Amino acid sequence: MKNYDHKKIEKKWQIEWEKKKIFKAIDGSKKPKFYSLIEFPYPSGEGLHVGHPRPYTGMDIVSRKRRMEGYNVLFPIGWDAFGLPTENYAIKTGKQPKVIVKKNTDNFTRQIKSLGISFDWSREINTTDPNYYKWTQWIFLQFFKKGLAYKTKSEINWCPKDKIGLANEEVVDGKCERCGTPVEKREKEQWMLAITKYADRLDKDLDLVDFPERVKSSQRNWIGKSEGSEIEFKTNINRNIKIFTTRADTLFGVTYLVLAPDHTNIGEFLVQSKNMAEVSEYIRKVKNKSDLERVENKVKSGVELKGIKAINPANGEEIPVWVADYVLSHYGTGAVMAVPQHDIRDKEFTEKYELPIIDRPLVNAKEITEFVGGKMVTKFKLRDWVFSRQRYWGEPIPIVNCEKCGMVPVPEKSLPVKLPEVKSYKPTDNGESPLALISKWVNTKCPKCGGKAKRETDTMPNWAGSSWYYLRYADPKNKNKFADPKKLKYWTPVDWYHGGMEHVTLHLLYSRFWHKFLYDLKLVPTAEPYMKRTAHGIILGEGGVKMSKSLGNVVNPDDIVRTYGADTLRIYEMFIGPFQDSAVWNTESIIGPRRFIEKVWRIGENLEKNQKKALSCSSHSNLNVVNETNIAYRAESVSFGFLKKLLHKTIKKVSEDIESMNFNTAISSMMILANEIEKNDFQISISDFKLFLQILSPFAPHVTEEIWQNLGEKKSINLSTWPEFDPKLIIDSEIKIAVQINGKVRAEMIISADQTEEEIKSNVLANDIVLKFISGKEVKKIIYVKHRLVNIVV
RNA sequence: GCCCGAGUGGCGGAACUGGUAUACGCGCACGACUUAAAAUCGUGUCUCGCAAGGGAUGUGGGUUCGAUUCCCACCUCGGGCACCA
Repeated sequence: MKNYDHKKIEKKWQIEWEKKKIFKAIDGSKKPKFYSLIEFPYPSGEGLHVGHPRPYTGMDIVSRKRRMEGYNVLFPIGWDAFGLPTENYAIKTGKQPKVIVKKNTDNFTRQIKSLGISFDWSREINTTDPNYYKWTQWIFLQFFKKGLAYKTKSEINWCPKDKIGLANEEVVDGKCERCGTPVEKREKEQWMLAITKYADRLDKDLDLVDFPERVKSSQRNWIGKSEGSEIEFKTNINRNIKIFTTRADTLFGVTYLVLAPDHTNIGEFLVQSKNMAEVSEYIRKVKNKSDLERVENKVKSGVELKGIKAINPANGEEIPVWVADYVLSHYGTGAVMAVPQHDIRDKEFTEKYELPIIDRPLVNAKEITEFVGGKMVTKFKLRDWVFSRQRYWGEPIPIVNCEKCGMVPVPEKSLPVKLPEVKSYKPTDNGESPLALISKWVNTKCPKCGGKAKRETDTMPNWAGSSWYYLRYADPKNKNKFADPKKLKYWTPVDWYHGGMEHVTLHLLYSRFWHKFLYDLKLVPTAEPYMKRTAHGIILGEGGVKMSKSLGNVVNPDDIVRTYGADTLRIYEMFIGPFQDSAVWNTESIIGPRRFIEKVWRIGENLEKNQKKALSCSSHSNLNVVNETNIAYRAESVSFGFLKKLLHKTIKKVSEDIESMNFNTAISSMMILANEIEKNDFQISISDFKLFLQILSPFAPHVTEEIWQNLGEKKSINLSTWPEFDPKLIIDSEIKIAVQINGKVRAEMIISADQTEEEIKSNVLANDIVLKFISGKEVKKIIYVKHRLVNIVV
């Protein structure tokens, strides 16, 4: 008798599957395709964390099931390897980023392979590979050619510690998302991507896809669509003020107007005001405020532009004009009408400066807008995407600055613009990329006129490479195109994209934006990249706190795989709680899934033993004959019929639960089945047990493959067909129902499925316990819920 | 402040569309096997009560024959957004 040796078994099948290319996605196969995708990891130096296997195993279960259902499955993996941690490590150690990346991806590869995830490794990609980022640069140039990538001098969020410009999305509470340093403002020439041009479609097309509501709402929230009116107010200085409001219906209640301190026309109002010195001092003070100060201190401040009056177009009343920093210049028109009666911000401001409040009737917003000559407009909170970083470890922006020709795109044949090797990766204090110091690389010829020119030294943000990687998987080695249109047509869109909640606003929005842009260029076949998106919660350390190096509570999956095996780890991570919620790691509980696997192993051993016994007693050597003999013999046993029924119910439950990602309840139902098989003295046929192995195989692929082949199968369990339940077997002929009196359970009864309601009711009324409870009382009503319960109301 | 999500044994959690709350797993206790231990198997494990029976799904109310599930108010925790007019 062999013991369950997870180390031997897991290694053996991982090698075997790889050798036989079981998980290879076949281009243009006649089978229906299924593209399942997980967010590709950032290969950090710390290696895999127990949080990684959860999404991978979840999608692996779906992918393995799809293969067994007859789909040609694309389930790829790659590395999102540009980024700050690697660069910072390079600065510290002086090692080349690409060397660090190689080491980290090798480690990640070893770790992921030890988990038995059915990735198609032949399609592995890496965003830092010049053959990959050539196409990231190429797509950037398409944006540039369409005028959607542009350079502008703008105030950017500057992290003084990381020495890097941040996108708005990377600033959290006025601090750098990565290091927590308060963000400063700096004026800098920046590359921008015009995502706002796609705002409306990014919002509207969410209707086309199957994303969870919480994902859709956070995207919608971020895009921030709102409909309102633009209305012009005349002033006494012959210069109108255009405001944006969603509450034109309150126009009669306006008591003053407010301009943002950095309003485009602020200068004209300033010079004509009677308190110019006071106003310019206020504006200067506000400009120096950091984002953090703005966010932390929400007490409103402002100053009146004395001598300037605006006219309310609705009633001709004269109202004052203020400058206040509670109004944002970048949203709407940078000016608002204040209605303290209906807006808490205006109310707070009014109270602070003791301004009047007037009470006026509301009117129809659309009618009043038309009446005063305004127009209905749609505005978005979404702002254009700051696309430059002053860093080394990113894709160089493929632009050459020529004195004569201006900004010239690098011709396609000269792509990729490769990162040069440098001595120091340290960013400079003046806000320039370290690339700017490499004059040999910077100084070049203009591709247009051949004259002296300089390369753009900014690099792209981390989000660039991950905005289109799912397309490259369709054709990862293509040298002439980012992917062959035929292959894109076959594989895309992604059928099911699974990832973390932390990426549902930024990454998901950015990649949808790139995809839509490529769709407009007719380079991809669908308007949306991902048909279905799901998200999981994170794994927390013991005690419900975040796992971190500083707390010393990080669990390394290598240790778990070594001690308990990959199958146990997989089942544990799927069993730990609802997949979409966060879960608390508890090493003590891992033993449960391990025991379950050992139990399945024991069942396999017992059946194998019986098979051999039968074989030696029998003159037949054909296994199938032996199985049939077993069935004939066992058919007489009551347990045998019971287990067969339970098996089919379990097949149904597991099949459904995988689709809804209720992996924990799927495992629970398989545990129940295994418990019952053992309790009922293994009264299950080998062919039925094999069905059980099949539905368990996506969860625990190694041990099930081993038992499967020990029981005489020659082909991989991965190549078998997903079992279907027999509808006849999931119906019970006898059902236990509850008997309630006034809603309280008093007894149980066994009924047969074909009994009529009348029969059941009269049986219930004859029941001893029931008689005891209803004696001397009047039966008012009897409620029967089919195959559930009878409730007697007295 | 606003918008989501959640609150069930010692712990992780289950419960279909309003229909037997606490499945499954961990832990714990006892028993079997063993020279012994581990492993495994069996039994028990919400709570009060000797029992009959009563009480429990964050709190208080409501609808209903019947509520973890629906409605109202409140409390707590987690996540997102945060001066967007």
